Amino acid sequence: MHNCTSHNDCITEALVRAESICNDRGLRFTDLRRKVLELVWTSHGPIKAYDILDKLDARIAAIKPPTVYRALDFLTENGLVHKINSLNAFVGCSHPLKHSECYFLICSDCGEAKECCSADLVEAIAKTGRRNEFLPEHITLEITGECGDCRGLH
Amino acid sequence: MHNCTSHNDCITEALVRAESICNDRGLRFTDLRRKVLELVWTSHGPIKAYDILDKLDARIAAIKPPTVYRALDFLTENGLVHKINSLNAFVGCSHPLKHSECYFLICSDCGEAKECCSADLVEAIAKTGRRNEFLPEHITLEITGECGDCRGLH
DNA sequence: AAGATTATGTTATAATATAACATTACCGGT
DNA sequence: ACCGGTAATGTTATATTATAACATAATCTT
Ligand SMILES: [Zn+2]
Ligand SMILES: [Zn+2]
Ligand SMILES: [Zn+2]
Ligand SMILES: [Zn+2]
Repeated sequence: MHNCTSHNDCITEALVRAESICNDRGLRFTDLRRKVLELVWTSHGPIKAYDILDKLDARIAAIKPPTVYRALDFLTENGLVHKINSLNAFVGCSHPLKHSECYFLICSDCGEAKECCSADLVEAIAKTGRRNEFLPEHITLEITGECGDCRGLH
Repeated sequence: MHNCTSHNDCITEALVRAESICNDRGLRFTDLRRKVLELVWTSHGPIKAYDILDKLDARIAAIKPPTVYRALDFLTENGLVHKINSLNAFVGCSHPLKHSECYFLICSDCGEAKECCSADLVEAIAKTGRRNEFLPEHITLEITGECGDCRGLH
């Protein structure tokens, strides 16, 4: 489903990156936030808040929903995690720095949610905004369908 | 918030259109489905499932959630209603026939959800799909921000 | 150290959605 | 009109997702 060469490295890198971003911005990358982000990346695909809760519970015990949601809010607000509304799930942002707007290609077969950016899309959306005198603040673009792997293209 | 000249006409037209579409396709436009669609259009903006439930309750009594959700499923599957995932709300489709894909400009101020279509956007999304060997089936595009009216442009 | 601020813990509950099974309405063929 | 199949709705219960409200603890500022 995901084709990173070493998934452990992939998680570690995400955590290091997140820590450095938080430091740069004067944000507190607490233990809890780190653990939640780690779980999001460990899943390496959309993960649900209550699944994070269960996994945290196994490690810490007696974690309650608000704790998880608050950590997810923090991570989402700071661009380290995205919420996928059509799945009620969360996924780590693969490029939290050069981050204009992110889109997702979500395979209904294997569940992969591939994050992508496209200048064309950004421009088309901006144009739609201008044409409608609308000032965009946040964009949710989730494209479900079937990925190449699942259609046997390789 | 909405600028139709006569909101009653607007509702009536939507219902007539829906009935005719259902007839053409051999679908049953039952009383319940009609009432739910009517409530969706009466709100003329995103409305929540449980608000529909409350309003139906006042008219029929003892309506339960599955009843509403089933009607909404029917309407959504047949393109008469769209679900706006980022709001957990439903809105009537303004052009259920010439219906390729619909996008929403959602004003965080006044709550209006303006449906729009854009060839550029469709093409940009198709291109993103091709580039990623991804076969799109359903697109969720919800742009939140501020509409012209709320920014005092008129 | 005192006071302000931010983060987390805790309890309870709100809001959204579906599973599973019973009943009713509708449709087509006889 | 009757039968039998299918589709729609009713009903009960429960699952899933998310937040309000208030208490405590950790951290930062002065
Ligand atoms: Zn991203
Ligand atoms: Zn796939
Ligand atoms: Zn539409
Ligand atoms: Zn507005």
